[in-house]
Amino acid sequence: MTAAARPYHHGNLHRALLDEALAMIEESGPAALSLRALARRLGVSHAAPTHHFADKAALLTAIAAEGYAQLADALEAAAAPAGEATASSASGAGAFLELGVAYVRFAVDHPAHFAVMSAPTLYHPDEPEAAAAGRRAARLLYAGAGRLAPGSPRAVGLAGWCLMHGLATLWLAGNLRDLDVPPTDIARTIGATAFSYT
Amino acid sequence: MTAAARPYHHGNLHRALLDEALAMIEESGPAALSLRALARRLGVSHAAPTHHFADKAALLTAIAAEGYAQLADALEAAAAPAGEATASSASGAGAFLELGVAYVRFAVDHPAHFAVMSAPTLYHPDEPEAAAAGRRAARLLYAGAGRLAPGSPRAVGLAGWCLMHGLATLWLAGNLRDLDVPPTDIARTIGATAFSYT
DNA sequence: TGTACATCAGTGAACGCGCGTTCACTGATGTAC
DNA sequence: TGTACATCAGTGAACGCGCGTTCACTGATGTAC
Repeated sequence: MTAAARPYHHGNLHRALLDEALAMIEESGPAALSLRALARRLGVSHAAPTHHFADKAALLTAIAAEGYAQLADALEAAAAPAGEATASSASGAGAFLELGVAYVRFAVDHPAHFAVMSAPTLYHPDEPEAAAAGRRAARLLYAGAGRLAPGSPRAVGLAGWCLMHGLATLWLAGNLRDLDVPPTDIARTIGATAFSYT
Repeated sequence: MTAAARPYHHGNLHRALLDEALAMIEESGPAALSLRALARRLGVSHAAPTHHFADKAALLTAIAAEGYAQLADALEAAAAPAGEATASSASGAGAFLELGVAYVRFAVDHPAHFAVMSAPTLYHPDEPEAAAAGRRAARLLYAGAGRLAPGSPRAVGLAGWCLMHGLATLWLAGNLRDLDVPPTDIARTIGATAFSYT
């Protein structure tokens, strides 16, 4: 328990930089992130991060790529739940609603990832890995819309995206705090309200 | 045309500060706004703005208040058009859709106001004037929802708000650029798609 | 098993910059008499 | 109509701070032989 001499090498600075950056973004948003403050919080010299990320945009790009991958995973899991046979949400409408709920849950549970993903001017959205993960998430969304409304998957997919993105954004900005209802419950309510053609 | 000696007093620095700040926010977002850069762009000493706004939060609060007032005006105009008798949108659904279209049009036409309004951590949302304007806008929105669905004005109002807020946010972030359709047209499409119970 | 050496990860000092804030000041305006 | 004076709006120098970037360096690791 005595303060052991801090080892020269950090061990896993790459991952630590990402995690601490996420914590800082959660506190003050992606625009306010400073690499020097990040290094300070990790107890590392301020020049150390450049060995892992060339600059702030590179770090945020890694976070965005990770976020899109996690979002796509979450949508995938919502679209094809493990106990599929027992699930009552086999209908197109029910499945599409679950996609929306998963989207909102991801945003609320990973606000820093979501904030970075929503600010494409701060990173490099065309970086291959980030772009591919984003496309995968979009594909899952529109596939769900296609199962609900085979005739107009694009309009329905876009409407669903806007609806849930708006909810997530308003919630995270604190605009819905006085509702005192968990955001995933709100997602079910407004999802059922808007897409009530059974 | 010869450079006249610049007068000591600016004339209307208060308004000029707001307008130039809006232009800068449109370029780089509210978080990146610097009072020194603002003064520089107006050709005024960097200490001059403090005579009009105590600090950055005060300036952004004024912008948010102005934005909410303009949004409320736009919603009011959409709810009660001048040539009411001739308008075909007398039905509750049509009128509610027009509210949504007005919301999106405001966001697209006043991106800087909208960006500030959406970032309540950067200003003082409880400042009386800003808060009152915000309440007026909310009242107009829920009144429109009540005319469409008297039984569930809150759920319908919230769903409409999320839908149009999501569209505006995604559009402004550049996520819908490849659609190549004016955002107000998208608003009509997804509004009709989501709220298709005639 | 042992040694030499290349490579990688992190240090700490230095740089120039833009920021917000403070302060004593000065020029312009408007009002009281 | 004219003067005195309070008030307001803007100046410019100074401060201390945190930032990103660069650089020569050093400690640790892993691999070739």
